[in-house]
Amino acid sequence: MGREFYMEGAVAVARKLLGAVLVRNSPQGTASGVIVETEAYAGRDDAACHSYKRDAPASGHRTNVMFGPGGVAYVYLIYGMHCCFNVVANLPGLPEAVLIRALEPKDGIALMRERRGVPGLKNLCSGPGKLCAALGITRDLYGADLCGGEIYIERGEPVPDESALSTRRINVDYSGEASLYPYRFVIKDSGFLSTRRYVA
DNA sequence: TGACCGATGAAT
DNA sequence: TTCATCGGTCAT
Repeated sequence: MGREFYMEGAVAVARKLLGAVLVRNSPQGTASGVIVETEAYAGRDDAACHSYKRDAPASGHRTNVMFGPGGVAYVYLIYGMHCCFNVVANLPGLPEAVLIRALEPKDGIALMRERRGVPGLKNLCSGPGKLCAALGITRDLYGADLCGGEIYIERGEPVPDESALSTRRINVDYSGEASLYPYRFVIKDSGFLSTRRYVA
């Protein structure tokens, strides 16, 4: 996917990413999956977003990469043990991102099972931490260009509106009213989602 | 320098 | 529903 794909708001990018294919190339091999669940984090005005009310790129701050151009990876560590993979969206100065929450495994399934240590398929990439483990995504990929070779996103089958659904986001209750925004996008009938919580 | 806590996952 | 686990963040 070209750079221009990422140069609009996180909400639009989150919706557009449904059905696209996240590909990860590493020395151990290639692993990929169809994106079936995303969440938009809409910058300075979104109380759930890591860049909420953040003015300028504070040097050394984990959100720095969000202030640059879209189409790069924002990877961070959560709960001291899991990585989360985000796609930076929008133009420089508009710090927005899309969290990739679940994939339908496609290529490299044996490699993903090995990395995760589980035999199944439905539970292989059904959560933000799980898919990072399955694809071998660590903070080494912080700031990685998604138009490069290590990790990138391919156009997939378009997902029509009748197959998509938006819901409130998962585990952002601390953000008050923002926790109610319909910024989570899922492929309605996918069997590979992280959870069915809040699904209408 | 230190206290607090989380865009989770797995077990119970 | 509980808890493991620890780096990032921000207040001193």
